[in-house]
Amino acid sequence: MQDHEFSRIERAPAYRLVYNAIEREILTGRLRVGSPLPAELQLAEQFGVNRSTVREGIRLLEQSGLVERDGGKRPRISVPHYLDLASSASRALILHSVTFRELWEASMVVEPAIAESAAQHVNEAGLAELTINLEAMETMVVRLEGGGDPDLEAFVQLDRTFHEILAKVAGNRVLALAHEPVTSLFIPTGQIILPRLKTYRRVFDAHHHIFDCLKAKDAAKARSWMHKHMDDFRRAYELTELSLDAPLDAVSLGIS
Amino acid sequence: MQDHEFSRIERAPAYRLVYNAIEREILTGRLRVGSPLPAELQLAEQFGVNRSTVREGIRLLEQSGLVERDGGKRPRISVPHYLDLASSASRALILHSVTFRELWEASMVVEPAIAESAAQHVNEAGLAELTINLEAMETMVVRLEGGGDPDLEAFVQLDRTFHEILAKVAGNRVLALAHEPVTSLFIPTGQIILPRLKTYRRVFDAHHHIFDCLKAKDAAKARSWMHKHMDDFRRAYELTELSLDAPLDAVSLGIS
DNA sequence: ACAGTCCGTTTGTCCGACAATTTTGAATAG
DNA sequence: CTATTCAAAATTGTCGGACAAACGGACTGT
Repeated sequence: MQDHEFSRIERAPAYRLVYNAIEREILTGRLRVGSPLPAELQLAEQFGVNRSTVREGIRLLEQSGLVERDGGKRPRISVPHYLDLASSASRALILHSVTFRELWEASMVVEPAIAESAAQHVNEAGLAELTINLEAMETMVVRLEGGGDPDLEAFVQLDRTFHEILAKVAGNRVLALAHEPVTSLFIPTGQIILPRLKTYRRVFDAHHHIFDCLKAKDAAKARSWMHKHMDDFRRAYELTELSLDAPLDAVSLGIS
Repeated sequence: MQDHEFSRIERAPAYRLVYNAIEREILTGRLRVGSPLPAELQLAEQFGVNRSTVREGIRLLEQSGLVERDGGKRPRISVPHYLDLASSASRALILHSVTFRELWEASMVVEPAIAESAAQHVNEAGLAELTINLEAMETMVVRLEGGGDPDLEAFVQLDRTFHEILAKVAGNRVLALAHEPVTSLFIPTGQIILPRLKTYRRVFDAHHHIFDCLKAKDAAKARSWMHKHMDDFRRAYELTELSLDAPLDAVSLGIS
């Protein structure tokens, strides 16, 4: 019989208050990025808490990327890198049993947009990076077609790198963020597909077509080739008779 | 003249080793999600370090979402929520001076896809949620057109909620992840646009059209209305004479 | 200008302690 | 036997102090 709803009482531990306070100082610019954090004892004195408590607060800052420690030196204030956070999010997606279908749908949306933007913004340096990547992959494909032993992990790594270079070239950090789960989760499904269907050259060809579009600055064509390339993943996955809606297994992706 | 490359020497502090060890136990399933973390003293004994050191390691786990504390109770092992990590990433984007153009380009890609998927998967409960949201917004628009005092924050919040409901209804967690910066950064630019151009009803109308498409399960139309809706943001932003390529300012977005 | 040395500061780690709260387990009532 | 109650044990959050190792900076001698 309660006739009044009390707002939930929150008794945050002191170390979290320390975290909040310092986070605020950083976000509002009173503590400048790049400068060293004040000494622990000084902070303890200012906050009126013990040094151990301050240290626990600093650990929170450290894990959230707002503070970087470099050896035994004074920790420095830094800006968290969004791609690090994105890869944590990808790991979380795996733990939440994300499905192949979800990843595929997202890749069909994000990657073509990245290819399009990359075609518009690509420069010599980007093309050079892509060339190196393509040559490495071609070497590997030729070796495999000669009956070589497949090094799946290395192949998938080259595949990922190709798409990462594209995302970098596209020059859109929000799209790069959206694209992170695609490289770290979707493309590694190749580890399941490739050995069963031997589609190595098909992947290489797709990359090469996209590369040509970039060189020709043909954004529309780049988009459409990438679209086809992503859809190939689904078709191949279906041929393996795995369910699109079954949760992906971290182990079989070689993600630990 | 160095003929041998030494691998970089890494001297991680003990608390980080503790973090790594426990993280591993969780990811490999030896520590089950939902169960309480072993007592600090027990961990300290097992790892052969002091309890303070263990505690610092636990703070790292806490911030990365692998451990959840609930009051003074035993911290429990949990799965990090990807949306929390995404909102950290959004904050990082702001600190990295992300531009309106980047957010807009991403929104033009992600939001129409979400609308399309939402139209395919929407159910009664989702429509009900959207109805409540729309009614609240209509009330506010009518009040504003009657000369009422604009509560920008509340309006933007309703706008965000509409898009968040859509993302939830779409049922794709990877797209939801990609869409997070759109709600937490892009839509709040309305705080800049709305008071200058008074486009309240225009926003409401767009939402209503999208809602109708969902009710009719017309995915293609939902996509196209959302596309138009997002592009409206750019057109409005350009009319304010702000540069699309200038970094967004956290303060003016009401993000602290 | 440069290398080496000394010294105060700071971080990383350990030890011990205690209040507040939670968990456990045993005693008790129904 | 089950449910409740209650005291004891365990656990977390915080404090205080201590010390080795590494760092930073000033000083010195060349």
